[in-house]
Amino acid sequence: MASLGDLERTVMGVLWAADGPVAAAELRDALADRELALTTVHTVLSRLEGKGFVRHDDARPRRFRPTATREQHAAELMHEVLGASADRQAVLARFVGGVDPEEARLLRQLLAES
Amino acid sequence: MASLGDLERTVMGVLWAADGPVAAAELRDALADRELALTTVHTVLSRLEGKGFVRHDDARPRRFRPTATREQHAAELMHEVLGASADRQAVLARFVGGVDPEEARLLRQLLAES
DNA sequence: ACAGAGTTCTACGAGGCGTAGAAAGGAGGT
DNA sequence: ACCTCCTTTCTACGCCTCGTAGAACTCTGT
Repeated sequence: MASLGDLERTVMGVLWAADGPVAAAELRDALADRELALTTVHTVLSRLEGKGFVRHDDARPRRFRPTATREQHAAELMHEVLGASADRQAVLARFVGGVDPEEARLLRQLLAES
Repeated sequence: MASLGDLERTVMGVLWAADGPVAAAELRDALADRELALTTVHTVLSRLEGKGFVRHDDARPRRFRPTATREQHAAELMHEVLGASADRQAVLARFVGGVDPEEARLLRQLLAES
């Protein structure tokens, strides 16, 4: 899977936090602390689009939205890491060994339901 | 966490597959298909060392070994992804939703034991 | 048709990574 | 002790990604 640079990740953060499609200018404003030129935002958005992380509609100020939720993305990453291992069982064992009790309980619950 | 390039990952693959420390020349031979110069292998090993992925002893042909097992590394990565999420529960839910039945059983078992 | 905003194209500099030559270091033989 | 050969370290270069943005082009409303 394509990985993200720093600004790219930040932009995804904003898009994921938003509850609807976001225009480039809104993004620039959301990242006002970085004082980005609007074209910079556009470049980053294009690259994210190329990597399949965002799509845009064809309304006139284009509106951008993530192609997956943050949670989908994270879960996919986890599966990817797991899938890349030869010994998936050992990885799962280690993974489970490291979750805190709270999450262990949640996991048990989730697994019981399915 | 530092991420790995292509050759770096390949080298880690060899080191993880080996069951003891490995000398640079052995690595070059293990990757004979890439026809690497020995110095190239050394460069990569240095970088991996800088990133904390390998250590070497001070025997005369230096011998290199990973600082963590492949499984430790993978599990750490998974935790890292999980930890970076705002809504860990949602990520776990999605993650569990995507594991195949075989692994779900294993997970249940692992969680029951703890 | 024109102005102003939005969008795409093009580009550059920094840093990471694959790659390896050149230089330095050490170990064994004579 | 010296030479030779293998090993290790230093230095470097080209490519690619990413942050950054100017320049050029395209709409849309008036």
